[in-house]
Amino acid sequence: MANKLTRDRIVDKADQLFYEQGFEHTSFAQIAEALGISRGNFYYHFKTKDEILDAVISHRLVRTNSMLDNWELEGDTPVDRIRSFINILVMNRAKIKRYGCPVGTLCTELGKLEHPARSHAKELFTLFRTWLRRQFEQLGRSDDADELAMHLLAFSQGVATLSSAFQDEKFIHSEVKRLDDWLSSFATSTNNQSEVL
Amino acid sequence: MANKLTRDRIVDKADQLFYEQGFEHTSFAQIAEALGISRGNFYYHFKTKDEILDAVISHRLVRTNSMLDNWELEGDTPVDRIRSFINILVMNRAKIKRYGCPVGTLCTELGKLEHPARSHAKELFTLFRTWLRRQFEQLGRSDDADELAMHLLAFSQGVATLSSAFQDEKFIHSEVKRLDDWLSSFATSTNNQSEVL
DNA sequence: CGAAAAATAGGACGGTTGTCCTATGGTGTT
DNA sequence: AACACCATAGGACAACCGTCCTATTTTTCG
Repeated sequence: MANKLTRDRIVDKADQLFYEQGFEHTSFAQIAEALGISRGNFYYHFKTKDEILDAVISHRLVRTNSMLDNWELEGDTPVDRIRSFINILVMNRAKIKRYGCPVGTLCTELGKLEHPARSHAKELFTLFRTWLRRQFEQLGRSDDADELAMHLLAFSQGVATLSSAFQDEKFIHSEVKRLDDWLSSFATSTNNQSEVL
Repeated sequence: MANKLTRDRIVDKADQLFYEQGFEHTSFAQIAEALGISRGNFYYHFKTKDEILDAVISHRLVRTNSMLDNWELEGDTPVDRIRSFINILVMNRAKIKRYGCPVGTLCTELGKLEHPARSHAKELFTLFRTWLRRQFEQLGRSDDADELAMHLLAFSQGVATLSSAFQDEKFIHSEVKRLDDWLSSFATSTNNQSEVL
């Protein structure tokens, strides 16, 4: 079992290339060449391209899950934790500007391909959705927690898409600031201030 | 020149298939077959795939431009006109749920492919952006008209992405309602109410 | 009508794709 | 040392891709 390394390296590189170039536009040969391994070796670890995709998505799910768990341990208040989520946009702004959101663009592509792994990829969104909903619930917004979660998720997607289309990082900053202000209204007032866009 | 028809039919079908399946995943043969013409005939009208893409984008630009012009003639107030824009989401909800936003998904795909037509496709966004900005300026919001335009554009993108990922039309409706409420605040108060998300 | 031009058909090409097969190198166990 | 097994290499495969070429049909127009 000494070769767990190669398999992991394949998943990592595929993850990266699927993000940067898209799933369909990334070929077996390309991943193999980028890793310096042969396609034959590649086939030993993954029989089909869909298998790699599944592995990549599963890997992302695990990684995302642990990230969210950490935020839940670190953040003192729900508002702090939600701010961690928003901060993804700032932290990854360079990549988002070039390739958009990893989750959104993958789901969109798989949707157009009518790919079976589509629903698997959707779970990535569900992970964020559920986590955000829990934070809003802890803010005493049980009634519309899911709506707020989806709203925040949607807005993040839009910011990613547009900053990528316009090749604009500053737009990320200005919209994140807007979000931060919006979030602050949850911290001060315990229950109202919900009419905002 | 009697054959303008075939060329137009090619552009129409390519437009549709690029939207539904993505640019890369749509092949020459597929378009030809869908139209019942031969690939040879196809080649007579378009030498390369990129030529078709350019024609499709140009066609979309013309169509979008005239749509916006009409809205400017029909809508009584800037708020009415902006509402027309938001209504795209509702009108096209079935397709958006399945394939996402035509503009956003195309820009995202071309970006990942580093395709030269990327900036051409971006003009579609610019068209909406400029038009929306003008509406907000007419609302007396010259200072942040562009910011508001981008904000609205981003949010529409997010709604399209998520409704597609979750296969959820109801989400479109609820978020459009939210937007409508937000817009109403511009109609009543002439200048304030800008802190909203 | 007849010639020129436009439009269409259908196949050939080199390249790439995902997939699969077989052979070889390495590593550990008895 | 002998063997089994994991890992890797490298090539073969049919299918499809975008592109290109050459005939044939259809239309246009003097």
